[in-house]
Amino acid sequence: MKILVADDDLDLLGLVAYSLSNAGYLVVKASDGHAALATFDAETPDLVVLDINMPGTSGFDVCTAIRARGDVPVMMLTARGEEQDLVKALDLGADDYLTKPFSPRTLLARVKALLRRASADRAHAPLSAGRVTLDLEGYTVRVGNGEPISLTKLELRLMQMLLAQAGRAVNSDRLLVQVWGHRGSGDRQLLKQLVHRLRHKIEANPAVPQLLQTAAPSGYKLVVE
Amino acid sequence: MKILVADDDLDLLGLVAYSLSNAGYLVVKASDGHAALATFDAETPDLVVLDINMPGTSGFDVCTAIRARGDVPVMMLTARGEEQDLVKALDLGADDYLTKPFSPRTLLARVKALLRRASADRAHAPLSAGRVTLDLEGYTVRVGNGEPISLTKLELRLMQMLLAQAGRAVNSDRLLVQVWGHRGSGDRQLLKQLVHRLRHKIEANPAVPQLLQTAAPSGYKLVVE
DNA sequence: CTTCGATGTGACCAGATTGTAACCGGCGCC
DNA sequence: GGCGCCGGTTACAATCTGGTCACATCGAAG
Repeated sequence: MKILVADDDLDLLGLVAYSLSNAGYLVVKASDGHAALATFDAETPDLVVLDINMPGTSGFDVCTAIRARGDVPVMMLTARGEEQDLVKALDLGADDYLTKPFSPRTLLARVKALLRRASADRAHAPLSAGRVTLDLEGYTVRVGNGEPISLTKLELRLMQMLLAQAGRAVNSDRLLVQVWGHRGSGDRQLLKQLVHRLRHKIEANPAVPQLLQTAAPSGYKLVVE
Repeated sequence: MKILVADDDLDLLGLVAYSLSNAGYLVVKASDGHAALATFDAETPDLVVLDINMPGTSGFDVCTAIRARGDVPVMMLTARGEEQDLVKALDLGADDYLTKPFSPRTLLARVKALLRRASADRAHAPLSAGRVTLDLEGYTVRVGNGEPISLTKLELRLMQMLLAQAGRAVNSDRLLVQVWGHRGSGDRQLLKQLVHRLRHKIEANPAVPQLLQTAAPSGYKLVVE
């Protein structure tokens, strides 16, 4: 599990990072909002701990941007008594918050709860639908009773996103953001290629896709069963 | 949205219930743990607000029981400074907690956040009026019991605008701005074409439109019966 | 360093979608 | 009638989009 911690207070940043890595999490740090976003895109963490009060790009801005990219859980850190901030943070889509000062133990419990909830959500959207089964750890798909087909990282991500909405069309822009992060936004060629490559792996006849179908206009869908 | 509130402190129960129903939620109340569980089963609420300290069946027990039944979001209420309780509650699968005393506004914000998270990908409600149904994501219309007809982006936009005012005439200039933005403003030919193309898709006899009718002196309307 | 798979980038084609222009016919009006 | 306005229609051009190919780049493994 990878956790991104962003705080401009280096003492606190260090403390939080220490507590978390001590508990077995992989921690990446950022000391301002801009760096936090860059690191987020580069590292794709499973959870983000975010201080609200940061110079430049504030925690609010970072939270908004992260929400636009997906549903990674976000925990906000705030000074005591800033109830306005809390309300705003939660409205922006933060999942939880902690009021400073807080004990490492509380932090760990909340982080654990958030991660469990996130993984429960993921389990809620099962990794198989109809005759398509995705093995996230083995990087493979199985279609019907066929042999498992090994996928690359990006192919797996794409399948995962499509599978989560199996049968329904998913917008290209959304796929771009979900698979590549904000970098890919707007670049349809990336998606075009990935779909092409994926079809050659999983379709009996890639020219007439049965599974990974194009959904006019500007989207794809996974047809299961 | 239905919310179950369980608390043995009747004042607080009333206050919470009042705040929530004031915000438009449907509230069901329970004043002890046992009643909470019974009500939960009877009412199948979308969210549960649960006081930890209740005589008999405690909030912990209720939470555990609810978790066994499904993944309805649970918010726990606890007295200040009972950090042990928090940790335990979150470990039992509670999704969030509030420390008493709390302001109604905070409560609302947190409830809102939980509900949003829970229903992140619900709300696929297709837009419909009379015998016309528009599927915004699938880019299709259905007229009566006919086959879904696939639409292009602009056609969908136009249908959406007309459907929103179903039965009433909509001014051409307004449609132009709504479909094309300010670029299209003033260019009647654009709209003329689009209407023409749309009629050929959805009308049995495009020369005698039954659905997408011309409305004098300068507009169109969708007749849905 | 070389090799290889994975990924990014640019180019091209075909078909769908959309924009533009021209023409037709009805209508009210002077 | 002649005129202009309006909406409908036809035809065609411009643009967009997705599929495909070829090749560049990158990073890990050998």
